[in-house]
Amino acid sequence: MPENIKITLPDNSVREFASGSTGMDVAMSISQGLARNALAIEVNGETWELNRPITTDASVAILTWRDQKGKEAMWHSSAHILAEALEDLYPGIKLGFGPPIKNGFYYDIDFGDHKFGEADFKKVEKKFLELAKTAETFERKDVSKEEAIAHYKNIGNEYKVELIEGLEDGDITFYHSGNFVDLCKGGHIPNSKVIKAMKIMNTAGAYWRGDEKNKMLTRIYAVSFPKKKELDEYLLLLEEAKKRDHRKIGKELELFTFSEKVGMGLPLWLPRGTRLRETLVDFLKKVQEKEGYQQVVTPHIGKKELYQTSGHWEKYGEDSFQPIKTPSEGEEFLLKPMNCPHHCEIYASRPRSYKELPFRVAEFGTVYRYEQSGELHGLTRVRGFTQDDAHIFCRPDQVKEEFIKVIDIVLYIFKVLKFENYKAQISLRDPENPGKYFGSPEQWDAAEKAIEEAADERGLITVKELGEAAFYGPKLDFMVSDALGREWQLGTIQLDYQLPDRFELEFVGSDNQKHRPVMIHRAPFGSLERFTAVLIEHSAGEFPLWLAPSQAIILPIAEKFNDYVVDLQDQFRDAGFRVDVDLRNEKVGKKIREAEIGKYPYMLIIGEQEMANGSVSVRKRKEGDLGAMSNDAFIQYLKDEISEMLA
RNA sequence: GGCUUUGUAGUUUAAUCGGCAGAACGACUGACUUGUAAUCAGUUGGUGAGGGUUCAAAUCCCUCCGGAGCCUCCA
Repeated sequence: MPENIKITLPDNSVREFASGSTGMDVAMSISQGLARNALAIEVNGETWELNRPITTDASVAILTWRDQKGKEAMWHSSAHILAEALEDLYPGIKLGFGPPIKNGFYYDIDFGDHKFGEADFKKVEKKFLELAKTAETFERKDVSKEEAIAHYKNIGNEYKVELIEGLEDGDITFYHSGNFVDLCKGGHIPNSKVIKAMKIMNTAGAYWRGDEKNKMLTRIYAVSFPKKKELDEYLLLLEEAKKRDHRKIGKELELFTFSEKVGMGLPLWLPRGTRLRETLVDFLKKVQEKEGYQQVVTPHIGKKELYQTSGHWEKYGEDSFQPIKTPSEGEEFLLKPMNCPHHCEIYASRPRSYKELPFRVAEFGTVYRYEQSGELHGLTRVRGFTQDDAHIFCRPDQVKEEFIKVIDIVLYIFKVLKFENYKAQISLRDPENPGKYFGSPEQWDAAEKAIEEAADERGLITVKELGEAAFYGPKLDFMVSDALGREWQLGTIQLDYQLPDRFELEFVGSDNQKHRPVMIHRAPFGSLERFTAVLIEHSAGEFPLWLAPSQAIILPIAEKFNDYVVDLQDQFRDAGFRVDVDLRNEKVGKKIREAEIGKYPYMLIIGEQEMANGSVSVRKRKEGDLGAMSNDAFIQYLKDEISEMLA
């Protein structure tokens, strides 16, 4: 007599089922429609096939194409079919990993001597769809470790053997679909025929198990969909996203450029980009002044000994730009890869009293880091960049309060710029690799706890990532995605008990004894380069009025108004606005078109009338003609709009 | 750094099998003197660099220098 099991649904209602009931049974009991659309079932957080018997009480959720996990079930199954197609077309290949990802799936393959490239895509896609159409089901089968290893030794796949060796006996399952067998822990759709469209997106080299020392396999990235139309829509979406690429817009709007002669990863900020950047700098400086920061300036190089003291030389010396030498004395200097050691020496320049802490030193500090050539990426990953850096030296009892104040600055910036989808990440040490870090476990515990408390206090929803800490301390990082969904770390707040030690920093306490300060490293933008890149992708180059490199452009309708228009430009400049003029001998329609493409927030059309009454005909970006207003009224209009944005 | 892929004028791009590098926009010159998303005409300018194969190379091969995607890395 089978016992009944209690199944908890997502709305927290509980239903009883006979033990051994399946996901399909659960779906059917809810509705026919749901059963028809069901792809898989989530059982206690794991994705299961709909035909897998459930024998214990469980919390479940039926997964459809509308759930990310439902998509992943389909993509996971698609990875199997892709592998089957590949084995069919290229006998003798060896399979590695083949998981679903955020947007599709991939399979890592050792193709032996065959060079798998774009020429192969069509053939594989065709085979894939043929196989999918045959309505393959995914059958789960328990295998012993011994059997599993024997199977893969037999077909000569050392990768899977290696994977299985790391698994527990009794915990190993194979999935059969059609003529294909794969080591797999499951999470499949019931039937391959629901997959109606598949496209191979690209290939890439990927080290086996992500280790640089291992062999490089060919990773095939692909997506699949239940409808052909959805694939088309997805491809369209990707194309739209590519239009927001900061590298494209940066070129179009003449914000920045790179030069092969100057060197890769070394951005050159053009005049318009520089205006944007300096506006950001001024904005943050104002915020920081209010918060009690003091600006400093330090040189771009420092003696090698400085970095030996800080520990950076030991950690990164080999993989950084190598020291430059003085010609006569042979002294060695490093291009500064960070500003903290310089700021430590500013702190140490005279004795400090507890009364002057927190001491907050800020610098828009340009640093140079050797990044592997393959890592460089537009403005988001470069070899020379400017951090909106500051270091807060404070008493241990001030840490939490100071940390929270920095969080508030980051959140204010995100609010003003409408970065709503950021992720707050607490970056902790890697417990399996303690040798990577300086300092005692006790200090690390304290630091990690302080960050968690500060984040809690501000109600931040955080994710914790092990192994992402800096070598000197844990961090709170703010991640924002670019147009294509790649996450970039922008703001960072880091807690550090190590550098004050290494630089022997001190303050005199109220007890007249010497104490060691704590250091907070923080950069709300992260770097101006990366921040600008993400800002461009978020705004598609349509910067808010206060930030726009040029806030308005004046368009005379004929050359005879040019002199007047230049005077008018001066008037607006005197009022504090960045205003361009278009004095070309072109029709106003063309000037408007190009100003729209140039993403000017406002266009001011000037002709006989406007010159006569001291007015401007205002046209707003993307909205069109706003009608005429007096010059003064327009200035006030701009001021009002800006103060509303920064409120 | 690695794998794959890619490099045509300032920009976007065309060139069937290896067979005269062609256009648009821009820039320059001139005409027109303009009222809310492209006025007309002319001129200018190019195969990333170097080597090889070939009667002939943008096209095939090699080296180097860039770009893109991913892997690794990221103080």
